[in-house]
Amino acid sequence: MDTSFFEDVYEVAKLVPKGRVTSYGAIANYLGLKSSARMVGWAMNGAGAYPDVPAHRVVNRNGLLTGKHHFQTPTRMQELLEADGVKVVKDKVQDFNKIFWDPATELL
DNA sequence: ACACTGACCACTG
DNA sequence: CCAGTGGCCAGTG
Repeated sequence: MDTSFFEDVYEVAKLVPKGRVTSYGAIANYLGLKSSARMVGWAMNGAGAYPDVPAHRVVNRNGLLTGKHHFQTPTRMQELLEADGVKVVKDKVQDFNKIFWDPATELL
């Protein structure tokens, strides 16, 4: 599928280092689709078909696991994050400000 | 072809 | 501080 926009999102998601997380808006901003954060999230909806795409490392700008409900199981996302060394409490990433990984900033 | 929806974000009141 | 609204792109009925 020539889903250029989708693949860009997947590539950025794959570039997220272990133990780090990014936000939909950050990816959208990096791709120049600043206001299309919704599309990023929606694009991740198809990420399930891509095992290399760590959708669990992508959360909303609040560090909240908004997309956890789209995983195989609602707890899958948190488990994956904790497996990466990311603390998650109440569906929210702890120290989000510290482990936040912005492609537009880190991935110059 | 039209309208609605979606794992969001930022602004305004 | 909380609530409401607009905007963005793509897919589906």
